[in-house]
Amino acid sequence: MKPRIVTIKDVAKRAGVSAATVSNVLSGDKLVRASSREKVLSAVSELNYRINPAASYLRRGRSRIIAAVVPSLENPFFTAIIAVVERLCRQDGYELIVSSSGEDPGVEATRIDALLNWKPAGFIILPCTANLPARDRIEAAKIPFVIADRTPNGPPCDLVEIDNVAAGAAAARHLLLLGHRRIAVCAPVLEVGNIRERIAGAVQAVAEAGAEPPIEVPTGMGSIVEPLPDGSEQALAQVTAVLALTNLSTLQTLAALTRAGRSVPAEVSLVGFDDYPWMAVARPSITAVRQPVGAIGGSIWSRLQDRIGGVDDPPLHRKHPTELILRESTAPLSPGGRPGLAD
Amino acid sequence: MKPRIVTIKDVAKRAGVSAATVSNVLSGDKLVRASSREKVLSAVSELNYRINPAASYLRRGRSRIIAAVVPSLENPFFTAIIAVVERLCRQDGYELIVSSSGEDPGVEATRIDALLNWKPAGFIILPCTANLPARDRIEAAKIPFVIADRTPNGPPCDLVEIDNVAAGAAAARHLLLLGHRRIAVCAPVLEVGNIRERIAGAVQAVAEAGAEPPIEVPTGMGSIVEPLPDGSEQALAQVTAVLALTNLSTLQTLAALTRAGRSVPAEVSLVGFDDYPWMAVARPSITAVRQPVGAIGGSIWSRLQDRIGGVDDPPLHRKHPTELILRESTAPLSPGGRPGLAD
DNA sequence: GGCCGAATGTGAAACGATTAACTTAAATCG
DNA sequence: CGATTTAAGTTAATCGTTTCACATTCGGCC
Repeated sequence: MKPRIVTIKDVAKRAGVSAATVSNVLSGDKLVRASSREKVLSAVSELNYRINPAASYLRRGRSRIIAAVVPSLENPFFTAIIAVVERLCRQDGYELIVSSSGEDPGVEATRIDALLNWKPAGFIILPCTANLPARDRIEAAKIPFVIADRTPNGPPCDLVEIDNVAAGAAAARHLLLLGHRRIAVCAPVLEVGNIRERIAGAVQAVAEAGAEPPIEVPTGMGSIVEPLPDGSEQALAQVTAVLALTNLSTLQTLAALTRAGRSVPAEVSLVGFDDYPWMAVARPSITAVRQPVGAIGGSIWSRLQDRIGGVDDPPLHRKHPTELILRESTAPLSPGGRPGLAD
Repeated sequence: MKPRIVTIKDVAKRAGVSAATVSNVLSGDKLVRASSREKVLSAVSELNYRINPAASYLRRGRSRIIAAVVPSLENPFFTAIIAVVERLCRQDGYELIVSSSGEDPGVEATRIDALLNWKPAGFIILPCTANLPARDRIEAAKIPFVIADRTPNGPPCDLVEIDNVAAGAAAARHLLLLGHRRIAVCAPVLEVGNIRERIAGAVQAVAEAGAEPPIEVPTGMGSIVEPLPDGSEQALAQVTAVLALTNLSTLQTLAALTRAGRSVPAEVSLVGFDDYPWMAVARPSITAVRQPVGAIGGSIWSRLQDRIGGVDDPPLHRKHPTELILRESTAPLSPGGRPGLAD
């Protein structure tokens, strides 16, 4: 009647050994005579036995789950990383539980707490702010974790991100080389660690070129149809080039420029952040800073694996280089600096 | 030394009752005197007790996990649905495990098998083909499931999708109304249930208008920089309007048209599928069929909840209406049918 | 007073896998 | 050859929660 579950004892009976031996075969901990191993393995496949992960975890005290917490599942940058990591940890026999914090530190903490109950083998966290209040609880539970994309406060920990300073500098240098001197840098929120670094890179590059420092323009977390926050639209009106520092602000800036009737790249050059397919097909196609998502995901997983395996060296801070993809949205400063606003 | 875990017994001791009573308070199954309940609850919060989900599942035989399997985490349509569902099931105290099949039916089956070990409370599956080989195993395990986006073979089951026929028809009608008569419909792979329906809708609308049937153009699963499969580029060259039936093919078509030097909408009108922010800011902005992601996610969860709650009525087939967002990429057929190819 | 039925609780046996401690059988060595 | 080590298995306890089958208490009622 009820679909009786196949347990390790059924396998043991069928193979003519004890449950302990089956467990040893499956986990590979203790050595088992080849003949018994074979009997066990064939019993496993005949009965189509599948280990009960909950029982296993209950006894072992640690599960084969990887818990990931991301700020949002609607941001393709995050989901791209998750996609990579999911593939990797599946290959190594782990399940990935993904949770999103909705960019809310409170939710983030709650989520991490909930996931802690599962005693995951490891945590992957893309924090939504520099403040990671649940950090001490993860550390107290002695669960390995790797942080990515944003640097949390507190003592150093394993961290995977891009080289933000270099990314900002490279993009700025590209614009400077094209002759631009009045440059805006924009991001939804400017008071975020990685954004500050990208800005710092741009500031440095601009300073080296002897140009005036870039204007910092917040674009808010709003949807692209909403106007930018106070003063931001006006700020954008004063520059000949814009460096968008996140994928959201790339869209927001593009929308704002369109609304203002300023043509790209004739009147304003635009460098976007993150490289998505649409940027290649848009007219004009968008010059952009590409984050190496595959490499980032790879680093996250390999580091987490090391930690799970007991590696105990000092925290590693991995900075991946970015790549500037040149396309049509950036062009040499047109003579006269700022052409008429009329189309 | 070791961070001793707080168990139900600790709570019981502190509250001066038995573990069974604590369990009853927490699960709400049996009634408990108000005074004991309070003692238990305050003990719970004082000790910061968190139930061990694995032990709970082991005993109950079913977990509070929802398993979701999607074809890809790189497709924003899927992740958008996942984002909605994740929020909803979290609200109801479930954890979501997301797995992607990489558009591979074999992987899909393996994934479902692996997730079955967790005895999830429910399954949400966006199948990668009409063939869902693991279906019988889910049914055998008597785990409620809801399918979305694509219809699987076999007897009817709970299904949430959009009204594909109406979506195709509405988009086609829009193009017909603009005067277009030679229309292409394209999708990465044409032999997929929902795509066939979208095409059917378009075919029907075209027939009603007395125009020649649309050309069916496969765009392949390739990246947007690759040329389209054999013959597809040529097919596109013969029409004045294109109806892209997935978000990938929207990008592929746009890229192909750009490569061919055909301007949108002057020479070709384009209707895209799925509505993403970039479509609003692209030049020209893209007319597109919007799938109501929020509503789809809502339906999935509410149906799954019903099933988990034991509702046992006949399978429900929910078809959500789509919305055609009019933008710049579609324009009246220019006189002369097909203007010169030069820009 | 004795008995009954609610109303509340409790003890202890599961759930399925792992593992410490132990048994046996075989191999090794002086 | 006997003592001792080693290999290969087994038994039984354990993880934390739920739940079945029983207590216990209390009011009420004949």
